[in-house]
Amino acid sequence: MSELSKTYDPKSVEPKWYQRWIENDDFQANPKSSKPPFSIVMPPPNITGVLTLGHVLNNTIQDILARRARMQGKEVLWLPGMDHAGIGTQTAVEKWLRKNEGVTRHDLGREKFLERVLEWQDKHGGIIIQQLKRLGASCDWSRQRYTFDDAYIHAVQKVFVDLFQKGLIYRGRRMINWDPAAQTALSDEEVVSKPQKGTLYYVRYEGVEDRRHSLEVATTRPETIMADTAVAVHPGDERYAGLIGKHVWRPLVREKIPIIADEAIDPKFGTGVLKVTPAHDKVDFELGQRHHLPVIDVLHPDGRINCPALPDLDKLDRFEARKKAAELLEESGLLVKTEPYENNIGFSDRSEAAIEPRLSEQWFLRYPKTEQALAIVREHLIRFFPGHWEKVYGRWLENIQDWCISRQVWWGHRIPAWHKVGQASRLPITEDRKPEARATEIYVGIEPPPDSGNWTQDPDTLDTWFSSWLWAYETMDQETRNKFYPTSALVTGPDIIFFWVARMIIAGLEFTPGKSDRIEDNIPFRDVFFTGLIRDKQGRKMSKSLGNSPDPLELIDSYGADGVRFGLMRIAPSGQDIRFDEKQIEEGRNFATKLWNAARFRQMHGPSTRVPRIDDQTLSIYAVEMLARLNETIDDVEAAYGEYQFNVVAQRLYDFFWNDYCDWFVEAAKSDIFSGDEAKKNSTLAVMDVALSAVLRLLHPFMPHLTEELWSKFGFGEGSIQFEAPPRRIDVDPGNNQRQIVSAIYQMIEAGRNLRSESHIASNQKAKFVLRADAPQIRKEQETIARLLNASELVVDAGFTADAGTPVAATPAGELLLIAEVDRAAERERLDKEIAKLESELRTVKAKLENKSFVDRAPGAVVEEHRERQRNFAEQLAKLTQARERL
RNA sequence: GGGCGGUUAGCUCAGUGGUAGAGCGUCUCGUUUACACCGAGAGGGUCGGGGGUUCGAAACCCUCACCGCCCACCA
Repeated sequence: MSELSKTYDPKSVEPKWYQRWIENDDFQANPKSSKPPFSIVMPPPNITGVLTLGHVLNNTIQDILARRARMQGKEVLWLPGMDHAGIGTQTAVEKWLRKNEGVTRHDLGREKFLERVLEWQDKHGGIIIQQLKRLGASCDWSRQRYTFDDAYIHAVQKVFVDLFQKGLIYRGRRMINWDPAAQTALSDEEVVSKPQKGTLYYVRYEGVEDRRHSLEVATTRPETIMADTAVAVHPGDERYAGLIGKHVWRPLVREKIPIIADEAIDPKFGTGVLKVTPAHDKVDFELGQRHHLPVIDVLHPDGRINCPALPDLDKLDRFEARKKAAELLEESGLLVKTEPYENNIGFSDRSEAAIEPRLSEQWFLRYPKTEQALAIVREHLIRFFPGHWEKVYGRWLENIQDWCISRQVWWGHRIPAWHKVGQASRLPITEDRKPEARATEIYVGIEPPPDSGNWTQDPDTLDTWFSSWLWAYETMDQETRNKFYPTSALVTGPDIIFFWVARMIIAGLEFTPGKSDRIEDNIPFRDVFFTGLIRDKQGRKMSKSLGNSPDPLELIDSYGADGVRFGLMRIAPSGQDIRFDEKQIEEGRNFATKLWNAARFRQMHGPSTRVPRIDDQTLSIYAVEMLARLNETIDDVEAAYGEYQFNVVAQRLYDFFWNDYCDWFVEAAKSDIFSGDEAKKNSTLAVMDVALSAVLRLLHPFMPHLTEELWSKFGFGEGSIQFEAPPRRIDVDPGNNQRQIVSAIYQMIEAGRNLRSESHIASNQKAKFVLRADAPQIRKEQETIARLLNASELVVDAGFTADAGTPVAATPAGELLLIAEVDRAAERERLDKEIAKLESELRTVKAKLENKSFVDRAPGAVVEEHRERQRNFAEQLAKLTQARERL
């Protein structure tokens, strides 16, 4: 074994091992292997993405699962890749072009622009993959996939054609969510609603048939008045009963519009009169359909007003037009009043622009297999961790709407549909909306229609998620699928439960990529673990604009990848948001150093054994105790993995190693190591080897580089730690009696240290301690206890008489006295405090035992525990009181 | 409007029926031959409020408050 340097240096250790693992192809998955499979597909980060703490969290968890599975002897596939991210990438490249070259995509034209995107992608894209390697991610990089690989594009288009032929995809003119900034349609899931402070305008619409019967309408959108084609009231609203069927004059662009009645109107809102604007509101559109109202569109796709009849408003941005419209109404005396109003407005998830409901011809998917998708999660064929996400998933599927899958962006999978040139591809508004009505003019197929007529391809692209939903299997060839599909687990954020998780489940059920038709062979994954969201210390979301998002690479530079991984995992409660604090990462680094130094200590005292064994006969009681706690740790860790509680695993290992192993066992073991007794020393060193070997293996999934480094230095096992089996329980049985003795000794040591501190004896000053008890078990351990107390000597003497004023503490092993010059007044005060505390505890226990119900009803063991506690307290109290009296 | 989380020490969080915990921060002591990225000790909490169940509640039930998410076409 080569010598360990004084401090652990992640910068020299981590890259070295990562490179070696790659060179050895340690992460490569072999579909021909006879080992049981374990597989994960990485949620593909956007090609434009850079590593964030969210990625670190997510991928560390996947790496932990992958590495643990390798140790368990499984054939592991962790499949990495990237997402072309249609709107996101297009926006990023457009921004870049505008900034660097001052051109827009329209200046370049579609073809040129796409060339530029590809250029940009090769130059700036995929940084995140290199960054993931710094983290130690054990992905099979030879299988890296991209949603824009040729084969993948083909698969996406094939799925489109297939679903079209099944009648599940159709084209239709409907109200969709329009993003005026990105100028594309969006799915419902891509719209987030946020409360907005605005104004409610009360506008008068004058009566046509009778001037006196004018109506007041409350609206938040006066700029769309020109598109009103009716006003509506509730049929039961007595205020307006006589007016239904009559007409009012529409303001701004004056025209006669009918007063209609519809159940959808809430008489309690505003004045109970709704202006009906079928082109610019979803509810109004449906109302318009029911009442056969015309549709007038007064908005350009970019959100500017399109109304040449009203030059004051025409071409104005919709928000400016709103103010202007209010002014115009005011001038004409039709604005009755305004009041501040807050309502929910939909915003684009991507561009953050306010969404316009817009009537537009788009492609839609009627989701298949929704019932089945619901059932397999409800019946736990797919398990969610934490389980409460099942409800969120269920509610979405129960209220599922058709999916608008076409996008008017250029960067994306081109829709495999063809239009006959010369025929209008956009139909007039009044045309029947049923899809089959236009089946004749459109051809759907990956290749253009064979008749070589004037066909042009549909200009639209597909929603990015329409490609991601195939990720779980389109990334694998048939042989790989046979071995690794369905995947074992999916690790992702709950924010994409609808976007991705649910749709992948549906895709698996619909396209049955598995090796048989059985449902359990076709679901995309068995377990889904939802991570929390990382927030800053104040609980705010991490965001670029707030500047509160630390750069993970800087963290890795400062604390090492293993330190970052461990620190983050220790504070990541399952399923809850995580408050990030760099201090926690520092603790991870500190833990790595602690492990390093404990290993150094072991290494200083001689070579380790390849396969360490312990000798039952020579074990110290401290060793047995430590091994017993190691066994408990192994069990707890096993259980926590079963529930995906990574923070519990990390915390358990941290506690065991730092407290049980380092603070207690190693300190106690120094007696044996420095005793000069070779047999004792070797026995203790063997115990250390057993424990360290186990700890390294337990920690390896969390801290792969450091554990590999130490494993190789110690020479445990044949080769890499990566393929070593996790430790099993060690065969020791301390028995209750021995554990009690160790516990008594440890408590006695704590009491002694406390005495020393309270009596102001410096920690480096040797002091004499006396245990006033007849305790042969303790007498045997005198030397070790003295070491842990930093005592000049420890005397065990039941008949010891001390001077009045000698500091004394009651311990389970007996009275412990500190022999030193002391301040009697201070000692009196200390004893009074301790006595008061004991008395109060005794009172509590006594009261409980005097409660007949407790004694009768509580479990026997609990009652017995209380009795023993009472005896102990009483005994200790008597001794302390005696000592106090002597003072 | 509906649903789901959360509220425990100054901070970040464990703790699902039996003496309230950890780390960090604070204060005191310490460089005692693994580790100052360390060791030892101390202080610090009416477990968000109020009811209830129970011999016993931080935990189970009800209710309220506050914080955070998600869903929903009230203009």
